[in-house]
Amino acid sequence: MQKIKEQLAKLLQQAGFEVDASDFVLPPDIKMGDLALPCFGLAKKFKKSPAEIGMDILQGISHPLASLTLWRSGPRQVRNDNGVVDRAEIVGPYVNFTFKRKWLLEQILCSPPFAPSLAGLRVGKMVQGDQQKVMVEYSQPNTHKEFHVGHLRNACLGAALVNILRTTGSKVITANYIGDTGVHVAKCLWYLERNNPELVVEKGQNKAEYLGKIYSEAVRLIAEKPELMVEIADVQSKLESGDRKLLKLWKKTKKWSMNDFERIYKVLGNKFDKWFWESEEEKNGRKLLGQIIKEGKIKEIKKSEGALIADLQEYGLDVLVLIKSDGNVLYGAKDLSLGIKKFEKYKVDKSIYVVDVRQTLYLKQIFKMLDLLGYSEKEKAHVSYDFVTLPEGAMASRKGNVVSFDKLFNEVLDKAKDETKTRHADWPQKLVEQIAQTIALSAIKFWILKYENNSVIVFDVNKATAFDGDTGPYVLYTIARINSLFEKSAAAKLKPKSCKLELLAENIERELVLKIGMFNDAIKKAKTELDPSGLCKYLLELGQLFNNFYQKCRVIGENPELAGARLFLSNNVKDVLTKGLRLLNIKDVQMM
RNA sequence: GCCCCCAUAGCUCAAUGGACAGAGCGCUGGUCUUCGGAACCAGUAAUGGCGGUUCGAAUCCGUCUGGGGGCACCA
Repeated sequence: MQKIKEQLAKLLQQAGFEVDASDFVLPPDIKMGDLALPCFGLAKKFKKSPAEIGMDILQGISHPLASLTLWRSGPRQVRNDNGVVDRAEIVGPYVNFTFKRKWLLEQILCSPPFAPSLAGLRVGKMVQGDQQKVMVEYSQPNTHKEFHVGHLRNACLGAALVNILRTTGSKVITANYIGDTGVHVAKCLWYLERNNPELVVEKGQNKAEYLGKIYSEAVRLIAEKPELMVEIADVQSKLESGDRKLLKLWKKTKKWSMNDFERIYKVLGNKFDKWFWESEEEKNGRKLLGQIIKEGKIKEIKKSEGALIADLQEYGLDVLVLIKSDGNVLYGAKDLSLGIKKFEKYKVDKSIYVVDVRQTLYLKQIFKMLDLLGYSEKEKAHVSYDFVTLPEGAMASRKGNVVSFDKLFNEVLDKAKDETKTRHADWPQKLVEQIAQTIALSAIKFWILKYENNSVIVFDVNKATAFDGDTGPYVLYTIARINSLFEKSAAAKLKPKSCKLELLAENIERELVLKIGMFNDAIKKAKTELDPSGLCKYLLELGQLFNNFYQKCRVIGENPELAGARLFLSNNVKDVLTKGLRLLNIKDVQMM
C-alpha cells in the first residue's frame, strides 16, 4: 500500500500540492474509493475550506490525468480513461480516489510486499532496514518456581517482537535472563535442607512443579514466623560464598527447573541466543559496585543505613537498594552489570527489555544509572506489558494461586484433540496429536498476543481455550480452507493465474486485495509500537474478508480465467496469513 | 502521602485528533442438496460524570468518581 500511496502522492505533487504518502487514509467504505485524502491540513494552510481545497485538487490533477481523454461528470468528480486513477471525487472534506482496477490489483497481488524468504524464518525481509544491532532480553523466569501463564505472556510477546524486528531489518540477539539466585531460591533451599535434604520425590512427580509447591510452602511458614528471615539471609550468603552442601542442593534443583523450562520453550518454539544467569551477575555486580565506590565514579551510588544504594531522587526516580545491609546482592546490582555487558561484550546499539509493567520505575532507575556510567548514547527500551491476573486478583507464586503453563496447555490440547477427532474419525492417532498441538498453541499464543501490551488480561479459561471467532484456530481454519480449495481446484484442472486479474470485479474482492496491501503497514505499526496486537487484528480481518469472499464467490464451476484469478487472490491471502502467523511465532497447518 | 496505568455494547477487546465508534462472545433471526459449518449474513446494544482546547474529541488538558500498579533492603 505504501508504494501505491507514494505514487498517488507523486501525482498530486506534480500538480503542485504538498502531499505526503502518509497523508492518505482508507475510506470507511470501499464503495467510496480506494484511498482518501483528508483536506484539513491544506485547508488550514491556504485558509480555504476543505471542500474548496478538494475542488482545487480536482482542477489540478485534471491536467496530469488528462494525458488522453478526460471527462468530467459534474463539478465534484473527475474521471479518466487513462492512467492510474479512475475516479477522484470530493465527499465532504475528503477527496476519494479510485484506481483503475487492473492496475490496483496487479500492484498489490503481483508484487508481494515481502521477499520470498529469509533464512530460517521464511517470513521475508520487507525492507533493507537499518541493520541496527539489538539485544532483546525476554522471558526471565525464576528457577525453583513454576512457569505460569504470566511467564507465557512474556515468552509469546518477546518471540513475536524478535521476529518483527528481524523481518524489518534489525540484527537481533535474543537473551534469556534466568533468576537462579536470590531470596526465592534461598527460601526453597532452606526448606529442602530441613525437610528433604536427599531430594526424594515421588515417582512420576514433575520435579519443577514440586519445587513450586515447596516454595509457596516455605513462604507460608515464613509469613507465620517472620524471624525465620534471618535463617533465609544466612542460606543466601552461604550459597553465594560457595557452601558445598548448599551448592550441591542448588545445582541439582536448578537443573530440575531448567529441564522444565527447556521443555516448555521447545513446545512454545522459543529460541535464545544467549543465556544470562543471575548467579553470575551477582558476582559481577558486587565487583562492579566495589569499583564504582572505590573510584567514586558517580555520586549517586553510595552507602546508606548499612546498605549500598543508588540515590536517584534528584531525577525523580527515588532510591534503589543495590546491596542489602546484610550484605546480600539485590537485583539492581545484577542488572547493572548485565546492562553494561550487553553494550561492552555484545556491542549492541540498542538494548530492549521485555518486562512486566510493574518494573517500569525499576528499569528507569537502571537506565539512569547506565546513563550516569557513560552509556547515555546507547538506546535502551523497556517494552512493558501488563500482567495476567485471575478474576479474584493477581497471580503470584508466593501465594501459590498460579495457573501453570502445563495446566492451561493440557486443557487446550485435550479440547483440540476432541475437536479434531470428531471431524476426522479416520485420522491416525499420531496425526491427530500433531495437528491438535499446533491448533492448541495457536489458540494460546493468539489469545495472549491479540491484547495490547498495556491491557491487563484477566485469565478466563473459556476465552483462552476458544476456537471460534477471533482466535488462532480461526486463522488456521482459513488457511486449511484455502489449501482444500487448491486441492479440489487442481482436480478440476484449475490453476492460479494472474493474467486476467481485472475479472475480480466484486466489491469483496477489491476489499480483500486492499487488505492484503495493508500487510506491510500492519508490520510497520507493530515494529514502531513494539506491540504485535495490531498484527493479530489484521490477520483476523483478512481472514474474515476471505471467508466472506469465499461464501460469495465460487471458483470451481466458474470459467477458467475467473477461477484462475480467484485462486491467485486466494494464494495471496494464504501467503499473508502464513507469514503473519510466522511473525507471531505461530505455526500453520495444511489441514485441520 | 507522592507517582504511573486503565475506564468504550450484557461480557472480552479495537479505533495515526477526522467520514455514520468497529470486532469477537452472548442473544434473536437467517444462509447451506457445504469448492471445509472451527464458516457466512442480518438484527441487538456502547464512549463513567462535569468543565475546557479545537473547524472537529473515545482520543488532548483540568477535575470528580471507580479499578489496578509502583514508591529502601522482593524480583
